[in-house]
Amino acid sequence: MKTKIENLIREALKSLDIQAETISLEHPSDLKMGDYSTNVAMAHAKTLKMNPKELAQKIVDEMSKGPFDMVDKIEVAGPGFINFYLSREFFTDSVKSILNTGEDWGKNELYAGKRVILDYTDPNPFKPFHIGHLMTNAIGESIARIFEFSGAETIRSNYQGDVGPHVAKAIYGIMQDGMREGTASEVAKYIGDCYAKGSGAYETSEQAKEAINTINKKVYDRSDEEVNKIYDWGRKITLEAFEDIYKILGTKFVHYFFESEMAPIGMKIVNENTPKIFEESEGAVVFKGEKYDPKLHTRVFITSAGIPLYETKELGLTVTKFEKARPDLSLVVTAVEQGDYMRVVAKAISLIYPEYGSKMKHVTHGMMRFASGKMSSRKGNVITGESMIHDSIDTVLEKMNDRELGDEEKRKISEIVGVAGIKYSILRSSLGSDIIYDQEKSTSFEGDSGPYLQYTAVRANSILEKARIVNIAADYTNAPSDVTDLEKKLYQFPEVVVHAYTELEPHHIATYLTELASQFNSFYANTVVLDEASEYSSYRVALVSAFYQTMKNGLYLLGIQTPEKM
RNA sequence: GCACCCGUGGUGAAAUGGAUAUCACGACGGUCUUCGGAACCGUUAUUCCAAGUUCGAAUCUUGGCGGGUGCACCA
Repeated sequence: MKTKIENLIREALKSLDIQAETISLEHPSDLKMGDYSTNVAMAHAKTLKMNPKELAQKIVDEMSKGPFDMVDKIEVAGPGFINFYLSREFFTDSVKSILNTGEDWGKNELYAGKRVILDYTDPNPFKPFHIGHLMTNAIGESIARIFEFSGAETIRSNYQGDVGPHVAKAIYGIMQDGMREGTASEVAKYIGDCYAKGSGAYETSEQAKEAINTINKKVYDRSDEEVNKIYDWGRKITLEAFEDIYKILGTKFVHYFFESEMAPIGMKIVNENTPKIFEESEGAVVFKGEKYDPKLHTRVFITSAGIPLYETKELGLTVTKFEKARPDLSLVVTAVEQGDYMRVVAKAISLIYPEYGSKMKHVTHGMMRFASGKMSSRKGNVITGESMIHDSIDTVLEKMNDRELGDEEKRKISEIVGVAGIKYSILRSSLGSDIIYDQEKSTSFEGDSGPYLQYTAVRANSILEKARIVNIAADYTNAPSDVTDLEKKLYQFPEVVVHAYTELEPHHIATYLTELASQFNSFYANTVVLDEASEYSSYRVALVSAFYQTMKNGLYLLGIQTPEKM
């Protein structure tokens, strides 16, 4: 429809002898001002030395000459906008096409035939899954799904630090208190505590520091049986605990990369390109970014002791990803604090591999903070990503107490709803800004929350179920002449997906869904859908069904499941 | 000090250079419980400062102010 109107405008301009490169066509913020609006008259009024309103009227007159369907009226408004009001036929048609495309409703072909590898989450074995990982995961998963909706083949990958000082600190802690049994989650939590303990000892005791450094070396060369035993055990069980979390969150990774594997690959590349790209300085091997771009800086790749740093491993990782997946785009999602250093690494990579340079993209996001005075979890501990998920689920479970559902059903639903609360809180904001997480609000379920969207979908689903029972089938042949605001919102979904895709900003979808839900709830409050006396019941069932499908697809793009009941 | 990100009602957010800046929470007032009230309707209040570009600026440019993050052997 959009291109149709654009062509209409273009032809009118042509016959008026006006040159227009691009035509801006948008949805007015207020539904009363039409469904589409263009500013071409204002944009060209000056060069033509005409009053914008008069020019707009001329364009409208020109367009009114030819026949066009699906448009009820075209009007000049405000300072010279031209507003298009679409016809009932158009909206009925869009409901029809939503029902026909189903799960594919909202998809586009902008990245069809191409492959993208997305790297996100990146937690470290032996350390807790913290809230930053949760945030990166929610964003990465949503972006992956947005790419899927744009036709891309997506490959999800996860990069994890299984060697380095943090591992040695955890092992040191475990050596004090011993290995323990329990579920993966329980043991991972214990190992996290051991890490904190080792980390503290490293700062306060020279003796401990030395012991940890020794363990660090032993982890690399696997020369000590006790260390090996603890390492293998701890690595395995913490990774298992992560898998449990991914399952709850709804992410499935195809590739897992580990720092231990990337280090030698990166080392080789750095050595091969020294002194051409890297150079020695104070005993270390560095890359002087400022030589190529004043906004970059110098970074150490290999320490004076010969140990590869994160930069080198990242280099190995990037090259490995390109060789393994042959992607058209390699996207990495992390918090902003990695921004500057990634730019330096990316520069080094593009000097060595010019063909990769244009195919790398780094998406950064802000930090998660807490509403004041709520820094600890329900049980009074430091909040980890995992405890946040479980707190949220527990809160939902309590709220579902009076529902007439089985215990197992309640448990499943509260998991879906609890996760939705967190994900929505993260994805409603634009990526650049920090987010304030407030558990009360994210599970309060009233307006502007994930559970609110789910609840709205559930209400719609409930009508659809009743419709089946009373035997009113969806049908769009007989629609009431008045077009509801809900319908005016529904057809815009694919455009919202495109917008989110072009900007790589999931919040556009979150914002749209909240507006859509609000329109549906108003419709719900004002209209009896299953009214056997009304000739429009069948159409309204179709409309509810179209809404349900749109909400479901939209929530999917945010990585949120739609429960059938709640 | 330099670089990057950010600054919108009391609070949290939205707004491809467009119309009266939108949504939610809160507060206040209402619907009275029909297909799920975890809902709906109404009232309330906002673009950090200054200059510039433009027919038109929350948005672009410059200069301030405020916050976050990063800048040599952590990841």
